Amino acid sequence: MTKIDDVARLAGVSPATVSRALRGLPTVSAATRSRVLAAAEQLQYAVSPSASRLAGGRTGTVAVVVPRITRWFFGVVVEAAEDFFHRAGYDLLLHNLGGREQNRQRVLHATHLHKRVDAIMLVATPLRATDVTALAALDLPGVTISSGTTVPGWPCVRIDDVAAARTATRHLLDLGHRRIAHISGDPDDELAFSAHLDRRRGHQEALRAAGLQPDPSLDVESSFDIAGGTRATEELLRRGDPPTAIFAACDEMAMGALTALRDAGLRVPQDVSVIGIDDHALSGVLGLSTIAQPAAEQGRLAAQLLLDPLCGRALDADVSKPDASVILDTRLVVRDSTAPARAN
Amino acid sequence: MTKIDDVARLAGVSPATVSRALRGLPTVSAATRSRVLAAAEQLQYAVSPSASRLAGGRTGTVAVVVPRITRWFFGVVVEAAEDFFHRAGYDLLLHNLGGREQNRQRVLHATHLHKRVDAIMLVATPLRATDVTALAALDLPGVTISSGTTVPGWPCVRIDDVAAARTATRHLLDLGHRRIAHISGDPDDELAFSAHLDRRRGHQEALRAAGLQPDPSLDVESSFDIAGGTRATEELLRRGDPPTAIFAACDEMAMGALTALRDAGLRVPQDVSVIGIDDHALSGVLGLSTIAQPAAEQGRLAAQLLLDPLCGRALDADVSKPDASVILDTRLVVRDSTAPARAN
DNA sequence: CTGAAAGCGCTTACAG
DNA sequence: CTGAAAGCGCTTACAG
Repeated sequence: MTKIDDVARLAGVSPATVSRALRGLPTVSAATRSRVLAAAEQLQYAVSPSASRLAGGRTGTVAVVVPRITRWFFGVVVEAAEDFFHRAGYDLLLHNLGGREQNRQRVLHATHLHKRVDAIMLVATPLRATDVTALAALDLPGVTISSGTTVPGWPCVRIDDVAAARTATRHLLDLGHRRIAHISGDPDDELAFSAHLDRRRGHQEALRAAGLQPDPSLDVESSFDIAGGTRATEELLRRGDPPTAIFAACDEMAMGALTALRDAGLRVPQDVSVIGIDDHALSGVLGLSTIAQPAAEQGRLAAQLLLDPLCGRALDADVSKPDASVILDTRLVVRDSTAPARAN
Repeated sequence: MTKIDDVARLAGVSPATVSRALRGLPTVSAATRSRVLAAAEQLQYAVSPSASRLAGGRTGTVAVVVPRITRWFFGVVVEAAEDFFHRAGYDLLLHNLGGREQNRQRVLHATHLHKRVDAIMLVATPLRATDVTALAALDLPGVTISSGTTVPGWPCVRIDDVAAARTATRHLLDLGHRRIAHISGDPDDELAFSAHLDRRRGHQEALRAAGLQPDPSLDVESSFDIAGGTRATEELLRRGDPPTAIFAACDEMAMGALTALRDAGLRVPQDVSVIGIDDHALSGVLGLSTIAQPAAEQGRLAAQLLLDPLCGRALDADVSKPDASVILDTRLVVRDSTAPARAN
C-alpha cells in the first residue's frame, strides 16, 4: 500500500509537509498544498489510522454506550449522534449493553476505553461511585444522556422526567380518573436507569397534589419494554379491582399494556385509559396518548456538546459549562388511548 | 500511562515476552506468564491499541454498515452481531447510512475502511459494480446480509424474499381475495435494496399462479417505512375501487397502512386485510399478520461466518464456502389483520 | 513556510 | 522458551 513517503517523493516535499498539507494545517503554502493533494490523489493515498493515532495521540473515534439499541429511544439517539459524529469526521464505536450488567462493567472498566477513543457518550447508563471515579480518571471528555449520576466535567442532556410523569398522571386525573396504576421498570435491575425512579416520583407527586395517596397495589414493576408492559398489566389485572387508567413509564411498556388489556377483553379507552412517555414512532399508529420527548434532538445536542470543544469551536453561552444539565422540553400528546373516566 | 517496558521491568523479562504472555501465545512458560500477568495487573497496564495495530497489523475492529439503525430489522441485526463481536474481542464501528446515498459512497470509498478494520459486515447495502470492485480490492474478509449483489469471496446471509412474498400473497388468495394491492419501497431510491424487487416478484408470481394478472394500479411505491406505508395506502385509496387486501413489503409499511385505513374509515380486517413481512416487535401488539423472518439469527450467523475464519476456527461444512448464500427460513404468522374476503 | 530527526508503543522475525 | 533489534507509518517539536 502506498504510504506518506511515496506521496512526499512524488510531490517533491518532505513527509512532514505531506502530513501538514493533508490535514489542512495553515502552515503550508497554497502551491505546495495543491501539489501534495494531487500526488495523494494520484497514488490513492489514505493515511494509516493506527500510525496517525500512535504518533498524534488522537483516535478520531467516539465511544457510544447504550443499554439496548433495539429500543426506540436509543436507536433514535444513536442515529442522530452518528450523523453528527461522521460529519465532524469521527468514527463511532458502538457498545450495546444488551441488558447485561456484565457488559456494563466490561465497557466501563478503566482500561477498556483508554487510548481507544477521544471521547465518550453514555446513554442511560447507570453509574456507581467507582465507575464515576474510573471515568474521571480516564481524563477524556464525555457527555451523558438521561443519566441520574453525573460525571464531573461532563455535561448531561436530558428531559425533566419528574415533570413529564407529573404531566402524564395529571392528564389522567383531569379526565376524572382516581384509580391510576403505574407500571415501570424494575429498580432491582442493575441496568435500571434513573428515569424509572424519577417518573414514579412525578406520578406520585401528581397523585398527592390531587389529594390521593399512592396505592402500592397499583404500582407494578417489570422490564422496561413491550413484554414487561404486558406482564405488569397482567399482574395488575390479577390483583382484582382493576384501575381505570394506567400510566406506563415508557411507550413500549404502554404498548405491552394495550396487548394485555385487549387479551383480557378490556377496551381502551372505554374501560381503561393508557398513557406512556416517549412518542415512539408507532404511538401514532396505535393511537397512544403520550408525553413526547425529543430523542433525536438529545442525541444531536449531546454529540455537539461533546465535539465542539474537541474541534475548537466555541459553545453557546448557555450550554458552555460542563457539569451543566441541558434539559429539553416534553409535551403532552393526546390521542385515542385516554378518555374521561366513566361515572360509576 | 504505564507501558509495556514498565511491565517488562517489573516482571524481569523483555517487552517481547510481555507481549507474548499478555496475548496468550503458547510459547511462554507458565511461570513467566503468571509473573507477567501479576505485574500487568499491579501496574493496571492496558495495551495501546494504536501501537498494537501499527505493529501487528490487526485492528480488532469490524465495520458494520446499515441503512437505518432505527428500523426494526437493522436494530435487531446489529444487536445480535454486536454481541457476537464483543464476545470474540472485536469492537464494532457503526456506519448508519441514514437514508443518504452520499453516506453510502463515503463509507464504501476505497480508502475509508482501509486499515481501519479487519472485516466488514454490509447489511442491506446496495452495491454497484464499482463498489464491488473497490471492496474486493480492499482484500478484507466480509459478509453481507440481505444483499442482492454479492461480493466475491464473501458469504451472504438472507431469507428467500421471493418465497416469503409468495407465501404472503398466497395467504391472501387462500382467503378469497382477488383485488390484492402491493405497497413497497421506491426502487428509484438509490438506497433501495434488492428485497424490494424480490418481494414484488414473489407477489406477482403468486398472483399469476392463481391465474391473476398483476394490476399496476394496485402497486404503489413509497419509502420503506411507516410513513411510506401510510402515503402508499392513501394513494391507493385515492385511485378509487380500493383493494380488499394489501400486502406490504415490510411490517413497518403495513403499520403505516393500518393508520391510513383507519383514518379513511376502513376496518381491518373486515373491509381490508393487511399482511407484511418481518414479525416486527410490535406486530403482535397490532395484531398484524406477517411472514416472520429471523433477524437476530441473521445477525449472529453473519457475525460468526465473518469471525470464525479470523479466529482460526473451523466452520460448519455447509456454510464453509465463501460466496455461499445461507438462506434462513421464514414462516407465516396469522393474526387479526387478515380475514376472508367478503362475498360481494 | 519547510525539513531532519526523534519518537509514539507496540509486534515480529531472527537468533539462540 | 526468551531477548535484542528492527520496523510498523505516521506526527511533533525544533531549527531554520
